[in-house]
Amino acid sequence: MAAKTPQMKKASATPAPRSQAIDFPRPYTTVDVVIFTVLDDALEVLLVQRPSGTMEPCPGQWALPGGFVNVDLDVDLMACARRKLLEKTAVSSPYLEQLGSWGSATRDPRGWSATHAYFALIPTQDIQLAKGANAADVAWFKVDDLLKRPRLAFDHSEILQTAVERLRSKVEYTSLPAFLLAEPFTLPQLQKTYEVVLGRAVDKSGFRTRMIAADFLEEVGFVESSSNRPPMGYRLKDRSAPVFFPRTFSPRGGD
Amino acid sequence: MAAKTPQMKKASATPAPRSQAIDFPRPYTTVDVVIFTVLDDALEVLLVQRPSGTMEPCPGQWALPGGFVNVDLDVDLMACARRKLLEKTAVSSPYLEQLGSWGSATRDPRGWSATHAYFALIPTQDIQLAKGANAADVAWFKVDDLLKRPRLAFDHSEILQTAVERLRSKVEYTSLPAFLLAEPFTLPQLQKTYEVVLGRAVDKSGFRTRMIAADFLEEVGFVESSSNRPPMGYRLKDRSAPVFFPRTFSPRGGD
DNA sequence: TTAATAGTGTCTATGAGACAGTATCAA
DNA sequence: TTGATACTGTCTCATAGACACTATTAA
Repeated sequence: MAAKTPQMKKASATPAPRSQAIDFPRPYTTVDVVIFTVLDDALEVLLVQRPSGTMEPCPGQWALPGGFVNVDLDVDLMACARRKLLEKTAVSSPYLEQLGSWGSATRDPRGWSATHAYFALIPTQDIQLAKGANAADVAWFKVDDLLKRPRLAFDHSEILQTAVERLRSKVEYTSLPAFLLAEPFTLPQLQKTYEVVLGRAVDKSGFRTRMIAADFLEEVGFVESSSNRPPMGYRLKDRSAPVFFPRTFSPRGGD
Repeated sequence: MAAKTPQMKKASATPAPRSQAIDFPRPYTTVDVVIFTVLDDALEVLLVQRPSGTMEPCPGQWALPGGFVNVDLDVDLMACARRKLLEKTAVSSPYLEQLGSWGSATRDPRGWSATHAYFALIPTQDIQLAKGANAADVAWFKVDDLLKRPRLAFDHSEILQTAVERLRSKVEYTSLPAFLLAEPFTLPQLQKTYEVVLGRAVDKSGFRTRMIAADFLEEVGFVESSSNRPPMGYRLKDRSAPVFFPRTFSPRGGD
């Protein structure tokens, strides 16, 4: 384990031996998680309220859940993101994807910092909010509202915007929305989820053809419903990764 | 970015003030750049050889150009990547895109470290290698060879593989290869570049139609050539960003 | 029978792939 | 005229979008 080296020590005027290059001042390293779900026919994101009355920056403001990498607890960045998620939602194995990183001298008033942002998709059913040790409050917010009036702490509004763009973009050609539903789900439910995320209607017949052709769903028996024809229930054949629908620029026969 | 309570503080009975949370051990923060070009009809990547005979890890191995974020020189991560690129190639404004980040307790023997990886596309013509202060040597390598026998320092083979996948994937539906050519370039040259990156032939007629329809090229006069019909020269209308070709899942009329 | 939702059939326009053809230069 | 490369026209077929149709349940 890395010993606690003097982090803010400046490089000496004469070039130090290379083995001491690691004595440069180090930026803070954090991980933030953009946690999405679909609730009440709207895309929502989980935020935590920063504490008031302490020495911490952005008191009282809403922010993405996250925090410093703990070199003792976290074996890698993904594990750190998973820990943050678990602390806030008690969801242990959601869809989790790296979004990007944001680092600069000014994004955190405490000094040069870099955050590794992840985004997660969790089914509404699994939600069970837990107030973290350092979070005054935890709540779901409608993404559309947040995009209209960006008021998050630090550069989190920018991170959120990037996450939404990435999600909306990938939804066009992947099976990602399936990770927003608890299994078993029906094709109409899945279609509704696509429509909520995309913000527009989708043709039913084409949607069904496309989903079946992508061959990532498994029939799991009819689901009872009230007063109509019962729909087929499905689950994912492989929950570890989404499926990509065909792109352009490919030769006729093969892929 | 909610800070946790001081995890590394030894057994203090009363919780320390939150403002001391930043005294946690910090991971190293580095930036690495995957620099691509097309040379001799092959996709190549720039590598630097790590010094031998010092206390640094991976002596003598080839690695991606990169290094520690310098909190005094670099205003943000992108600026740091730009600096690394400039130090090695003297190219100042290439196409530069964030690739992702890799961080873990074990990827660097010196301790917990996180690197922010970028990838750059530069025209062959602009190449002018410069030996950096910390690089015993700098050279271009064929990507296909490196993917077959991954022997790079740290986890750089993994980063390279991700970069190549990202590049090949985006080439299918963007104008990225245009950033690998010096202006003015011709459509046959551009097509060749697409074919080199994709590793397969592309139909001429369809290619031309697609490029013209994307409306990102500007005619700049015929280019002289030897003993045949002179081709039209083009340059990019906007060098700041690539163009995306149409995707699927979109309604008839609009976009 | 009706209401409601699940699911299917079918027509058509678009557009990409394949490939044959024409254009323009130098020798 | 020939060879070489630049560029264009055209046929065809797969498919996505649009929308009307049938299926299956409960009341």
